[in-house]
Amino acid sequence: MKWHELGDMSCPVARSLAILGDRWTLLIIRNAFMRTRRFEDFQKQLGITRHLLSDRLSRLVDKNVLKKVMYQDSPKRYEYRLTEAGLALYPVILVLTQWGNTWLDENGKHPPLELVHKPCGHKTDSQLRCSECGEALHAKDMMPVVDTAAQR
Amino acid sequence: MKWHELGDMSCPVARSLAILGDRWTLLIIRNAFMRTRRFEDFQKQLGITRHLLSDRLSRLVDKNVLKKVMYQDSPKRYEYRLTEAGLALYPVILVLTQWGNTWLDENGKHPPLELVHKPCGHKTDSQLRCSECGEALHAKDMMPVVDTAAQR
DNA sequence: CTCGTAAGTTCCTTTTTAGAACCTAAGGAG
DNA sequence: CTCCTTAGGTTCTAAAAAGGAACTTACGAG
Repeated sequence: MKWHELGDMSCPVARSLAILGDRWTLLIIRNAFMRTRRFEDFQKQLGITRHLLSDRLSRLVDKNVLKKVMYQDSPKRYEYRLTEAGLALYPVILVLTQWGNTWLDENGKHPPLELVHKPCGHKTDSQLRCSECGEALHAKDMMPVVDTAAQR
Repeated sequence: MKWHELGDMSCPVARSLAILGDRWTLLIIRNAFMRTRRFEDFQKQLGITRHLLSDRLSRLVDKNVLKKVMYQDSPKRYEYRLTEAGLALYPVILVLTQWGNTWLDENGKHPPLELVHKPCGHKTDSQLRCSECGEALHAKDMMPVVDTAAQR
């Protein structure tokens, strides 16, 4: 199977990965959440080649994850900002942060990146909870159902 | 920057993506959560080339996300199962599912994949909540802190 | 006129991936 | 015994993607 064919699969994970599933895209989005907006800044911070950065940013704009916003008229300059769909990726960044903190520090050489939840002032470990009953969600408790009735 | 160098970065997202950030790895893990365990089954279900599947499975075993378990003695046959670290990736799969359902159905042609939370019996939209105060987490409320004191 | 800046684009090399064929070890049918 | 099947890979070649460095364009400052 070729990669671009994944975007049409019925599995939402496959569709998500058709956009996000490469070496750089989620790092670009991580930096976007840290308020990086300009081509040069992404390039310097990530060490990505200019070629690839250009390609990935274009794709993210095309897929409505980022939008180009003009910030200077002459010469015209644009910066990249997260759209609503892009902002909705925050949980992805957060769960990857927590997984990396928890499981990828074999030598204990990386200080954990803690996240303070400003409204309550505490260091937080995010938890995925059921929107209906509020309990923490675990793989074994979940049953997938294809909701054909909801298809428009 | 070369890809393998990412594994040593202090950012936990970069370390996570050094393992998970390619076209196939998270799809392999998605299928592992759907109880796929054998080489042939992964290959048929994903349409991945055998070469790449072999490479990715080896890497996941090496990184302690999957483990090889012998299920037949003669000839020796092994299957791949999620380790504790692998099971801890469920939130990643879940948030990618929800993002794909919500944002990647431009033509309304994909029926959403609903998830029923068996303990409460309802279709659920998972929410990320603060472990300390229980409120839903949003990017703008989070402040990263490098906890050097916790470094061993 | 030259320098600097932002946002790319071009060119060439190296690395990965795709796709198909081949290998190995054991078990069973004829 | 010989042939076929199964599971789990490995090998080969061609195509695609990524890396790295230099070049472009459009302006403004000195």
